[in-house]
Amino acid sequence: MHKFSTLNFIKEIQNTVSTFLADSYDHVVEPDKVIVNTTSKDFDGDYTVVLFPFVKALKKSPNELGEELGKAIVSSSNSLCKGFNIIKGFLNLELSNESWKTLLKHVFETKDSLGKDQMPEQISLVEFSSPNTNKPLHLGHIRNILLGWSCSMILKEVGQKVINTQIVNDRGVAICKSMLAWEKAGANETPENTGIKGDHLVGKYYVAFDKLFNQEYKDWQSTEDAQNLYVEKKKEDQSQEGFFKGYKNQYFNNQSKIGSETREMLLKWEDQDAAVRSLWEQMNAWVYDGFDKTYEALRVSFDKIYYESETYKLGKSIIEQYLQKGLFFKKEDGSIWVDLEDVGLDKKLLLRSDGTSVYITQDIGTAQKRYEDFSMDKMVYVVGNEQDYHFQALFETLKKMGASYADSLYHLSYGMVDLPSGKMKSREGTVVDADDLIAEVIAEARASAQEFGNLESLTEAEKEEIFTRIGLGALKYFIIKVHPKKRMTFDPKQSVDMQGQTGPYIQNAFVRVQSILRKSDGTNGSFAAYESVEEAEKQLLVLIASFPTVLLEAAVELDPSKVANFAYALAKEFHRFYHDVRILNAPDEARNFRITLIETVATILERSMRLLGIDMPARM
RNA sequence: GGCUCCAUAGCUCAGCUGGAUAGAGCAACUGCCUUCUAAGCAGUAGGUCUUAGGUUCGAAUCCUAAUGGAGUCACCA
Repeated sequence: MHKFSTLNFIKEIQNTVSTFLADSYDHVVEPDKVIVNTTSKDFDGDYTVVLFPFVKALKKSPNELGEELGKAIVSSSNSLCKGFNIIKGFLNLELSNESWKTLLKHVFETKDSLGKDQMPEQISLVEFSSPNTNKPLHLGHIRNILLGWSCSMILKEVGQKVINTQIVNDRGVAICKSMLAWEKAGANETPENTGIKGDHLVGKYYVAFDKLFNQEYKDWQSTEDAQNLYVEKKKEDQSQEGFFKGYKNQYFNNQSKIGSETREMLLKWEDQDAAVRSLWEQMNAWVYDGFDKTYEALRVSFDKIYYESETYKLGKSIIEQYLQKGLFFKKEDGSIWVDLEDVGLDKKLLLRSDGTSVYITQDIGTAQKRYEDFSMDKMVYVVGNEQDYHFQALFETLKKMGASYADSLYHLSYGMVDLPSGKMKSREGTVVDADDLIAEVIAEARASAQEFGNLESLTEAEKEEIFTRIGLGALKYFIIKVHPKKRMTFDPKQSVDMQGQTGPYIQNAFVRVQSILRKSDGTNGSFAAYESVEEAEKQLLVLIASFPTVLLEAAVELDPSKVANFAYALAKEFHRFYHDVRILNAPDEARNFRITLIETVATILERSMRLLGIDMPARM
């Protein structure tokens, strides 16, 4: 017979059931196929075994089988399980007072390490943020950054060696647009002489370029050439507006004056033209300075940054190399392609006819470079779901190339962020700027904290730190609680909300514990004689015991929202407990039990939130 | 049009490796601060889990189809 040897009750119950069925009925069920849930609150008990799957196979009544299983579990549990009841095919098990005390002792002693190192120590690269250098970071980047950071933290927690990385798209048409507009209309503006943050200044010229081009395009539309083209090429009933909207790219590439100036600049850049390179370096430096400030404000950091300007050539040479091997093919115009039709995709362009590189070109180079640098076991790309197809094509191309790391690549595809008014559109100025947003949530936290007035005794710097933690806590939690794959609506009003299922609500649970601990004078003795563990205390222990499982699931699925929802559930249970149960002035045994319990709760909450990139304040 | 993803309360989201009467928060309404921080707690109200079939002892969960929405199918990223 199987005997309970750990405090992982679910696992022990599963093992006991599996062993019992094998011994008594010669019926083989894998332990992890035995369904054990926490008992629903409408019934008596703590854990529940679902009997239906066995009832059918063994042709026994649920009550009969439940009776046998219940007895087997009680007798093999080393007094941890004291009784059971059977209702409609569910076997509800009731744990003994002793088991809760043993469990508390165990989770308290291991509270700092509970759930850690459950995965093999492998090297994972997590790529996130990966901005273009032509404009500042916005709300979309924030979701990306928070997801990437949190996945990185979670993987580290379960024992992986993680390297935070990004690929900065620092070259190409986009940055040339900003550069060109700055040359034309910049009046030598710099971050220093304007006081504008570097990335915002460059973004300003990106917008300026767009205006210049739109003006040029609009002027051209009324020329005879344009009108003739419209009449000649329009689809049936197509309005002039609709036609010219669709023609925009073609105009930019083939007719636009400012468009050809942009391409000229790009070619000069590739030819190492000194003036272009120097302007490029200067404007990128402004941008990086701005990005660094945003990352700092968000409290995230990177271990290794790759730049497209440094990897695109490697990509080109790899493609040339595999072209020679006959894996890729060249069209008459000189462009190079890979045929992915055998894996259900299309033909994909790898290199333009003029020899310049596209997105996938440098991606191939970057992947190779990363493998040379880190020999990673796993590579996670945090990139929005509008690029699903691109990553399929990239991964399939690398597989065709026989890259040894091709199977370890994973695209963490997340949904777009919408505003209540709909999609964010840069053209309509509805993009939510990252820096503005961060400042706003902190200001909101400051305003509420001042209303509460609990921080009077602190210095200004201490207060500011707390406002920042609360504001960022609200923002980050709001975004990360949603499953990554789902498209989400970002309501600015709700994001600064601090009541209910929010970051500050969870922080507040932690703060309440700290407040009690400060008043407890550190006195905390034995609770060996505590005889009546309360329902709320059991619930907290059940949740704490489930933390390792939640953590592992979050790591395997790369889903931080699991941790976020767990933290909320634990905080909610704590708030209820705090309200219902006296702690400091309870009888000694109860007081000791409860202080030990809430200290464990606080640690697990703090660890959970840290995995989401959220810091706990000691007061609020 | 092909392919991919999504659809749960008025709103924002959990639950989805099938299990008991589908859960939270926000918004609305009602209570609870001389007692460890009320950024809290308790309660009322709110649902044909988009629809139609199917598999199953059992379906929000799995399968098929339809509907609605999004993305993608660039010598953009």
